[in-house]
Amino acid sequence: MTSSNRKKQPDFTLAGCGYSRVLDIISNKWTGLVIYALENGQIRYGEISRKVDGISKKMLTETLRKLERDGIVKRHITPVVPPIVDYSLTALGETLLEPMKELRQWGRTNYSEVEEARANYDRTLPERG
Amino acid sequence: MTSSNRKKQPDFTLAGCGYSRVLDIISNKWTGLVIYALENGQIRYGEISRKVDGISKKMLTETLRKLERDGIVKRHITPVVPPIVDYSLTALGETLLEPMKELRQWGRTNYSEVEEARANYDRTLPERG
DNA sequence: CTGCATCCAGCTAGATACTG
DNA sequence: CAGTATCTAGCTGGATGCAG
Repeated sequence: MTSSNRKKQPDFTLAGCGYSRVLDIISNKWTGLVIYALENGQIRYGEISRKVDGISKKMLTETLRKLERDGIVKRHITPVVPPIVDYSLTALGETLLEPMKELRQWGRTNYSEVEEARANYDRTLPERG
Repeated sequence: MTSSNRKKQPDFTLAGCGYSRVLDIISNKWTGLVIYALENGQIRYGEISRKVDGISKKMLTETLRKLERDGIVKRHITPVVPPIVDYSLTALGETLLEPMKELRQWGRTNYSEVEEARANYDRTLPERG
């Protein structure tokens, strides 16, 4: 029971909603960031680790494994000592990158507005009730 | 300390990545589904509850509050007894809906391929190490 | 360098019961 | 109808140490 334990299916697979499927793939804390780290092509484990600042080895490995299992990421090992391991997006992964880029762009464009909304909401909170 | 408790910032706000901002908004279990429930315009609390099957009242309310605070969702109360409360997307929410729709579409289009990849990965797992 | 195992604090969300 | 409150099991991810 090490890495072979099969993650239980999350139960938010609402009928017919592709979004839940996508969430199942990209919603955890680091996955999106890791995918972005791969957007410019093949990159080494250590490089990703540096690019996705703050991620632990545990989470990086887990995230990469999951994405590999999902067919989003390819893993290539050069069997030297010490080993060289490169990761890159698969063709499927590339297609996923597109809508994710738009989401990122939305964040860049609209985050200040969200922040304003939050500040405003917090200011006027007492009026609710 | 009811709804006024300020959620602590998640620490995955990696510099300059709009995606982390978006995740901060939509990555939790139900948020995306709730937003989709609003995609056809004004809808009542109970309607959302039925549309997003499986969501508890607690999570629905929390999700709605958060989205309201983020400026994504508008809340409209008709003060009758029993009360009528409608929710709808704000203009900002509508702009967010677009990239989310593409993500959903990606899921619809590619989920079978992901499933295949998973099955295949699980079959060939022993070869790793 | 790349990656796995273990331990654990904290958050998430489900169940349940109560209110205006 | 539309919430609010509480209690808690279980998952998530961080820290640390070991290994090929």
